[in-house]
Amino acid sequence: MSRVPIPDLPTEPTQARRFGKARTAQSTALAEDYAELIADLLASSGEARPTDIARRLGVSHATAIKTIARLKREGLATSRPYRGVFLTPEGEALAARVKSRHRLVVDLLRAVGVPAEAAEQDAEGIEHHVSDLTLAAFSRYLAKAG
Amino acid sequence: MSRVPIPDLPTEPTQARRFGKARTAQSTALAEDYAELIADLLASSGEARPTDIARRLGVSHATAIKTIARLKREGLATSRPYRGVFLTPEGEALAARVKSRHRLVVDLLRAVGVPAEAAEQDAEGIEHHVSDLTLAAFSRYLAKAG
DNA sequence: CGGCAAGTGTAGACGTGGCTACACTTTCCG
DNA sequence: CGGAAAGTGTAGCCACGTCTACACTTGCCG
Ligand SMILES: [Mn+2]
Ligand SMILES: [Mn+2]
Ligand SMILES: [Mn+2]
Ligand SMILES: [Mn+2]
Repeated sequence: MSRVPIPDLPTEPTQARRFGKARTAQSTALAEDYAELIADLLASSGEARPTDIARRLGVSHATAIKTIARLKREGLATSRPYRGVFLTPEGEALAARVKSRHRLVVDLLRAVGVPAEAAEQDAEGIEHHVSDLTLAAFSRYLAKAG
Repeated sequence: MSRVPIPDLPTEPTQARRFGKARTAQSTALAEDYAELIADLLASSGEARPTDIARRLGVSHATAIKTIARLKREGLATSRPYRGVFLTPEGEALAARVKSRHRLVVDLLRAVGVPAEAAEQDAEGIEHHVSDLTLAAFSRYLAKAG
């Protein structure tokens, strides 16, 4: 059963916990992107319609509608047939958090020398895996070095 | 159809491309983690068995076996019944790339002040979204500031 | 004000990545 | 050397996130 302790690897439970948390982060990523995008659309144009959301995400409108249904199920959004999508207070809170985190991640990447478009691109994925501790460190770093 | 240009948002095609790339990165993340882990297990103990892989990832052995089957389908791994898992040359190349990228991401996070365990934790997810351009910037930053 | 284009919604398919349950093979030790 | 424990494999379930196809509603404009 391989009971020899393996030197350079983390312990099994530690590694399992890390992978597990990464999986969780992944599963919330989509809701976070939708919330952020819906908030942006509402702020800049006053409405967030499924087709606009779909076009901006690069998916079919059917996919967008199904995901919006999940957001509603989870208490993050509301919508009535043919009437556009809105955020609940919880949805707005999520969007605000996600938006500020997104900005911080882009700023940190830029600060360590990542080119603008690469920073924007990579931040779209990275943001969902940045913990509060890491976010705080980014903040401190930017305050000091900025 | 909302043909008013929206000021603060990226253009629709730009944003769609970014989200699309993030989705692609996400879909390769699992294969990357498996390849890296299999290489580590082979290096440190000479064998990589489905149950060990499953325990370290924190999933059931059935899940691990199914994913290993996908790796085999994609030409990254080989295995014969009851005999453990090995990497193809392509699999080893992927593992090497992933491992060095993982290390760089952890080092960068540490360098900007992220606590050790948070860096290890967050890197597990972040690594899959770091482009070559960003990686190169991390490298330069560490060479300079390290 | 009527009709058509655009938008919306629903149904059904598919691949992935989880799980449990159960059957089979290997290994190891008494 | 035989049997129990550990490991392996398979089947079948589920939720998610994607798609295409088709039907229905809205809203605008001629
Ligand atoms: Mn994102
Ligand atoms: Mn974002
Ligand atoms: Mn990882
Ligand atoms: Mn890794």
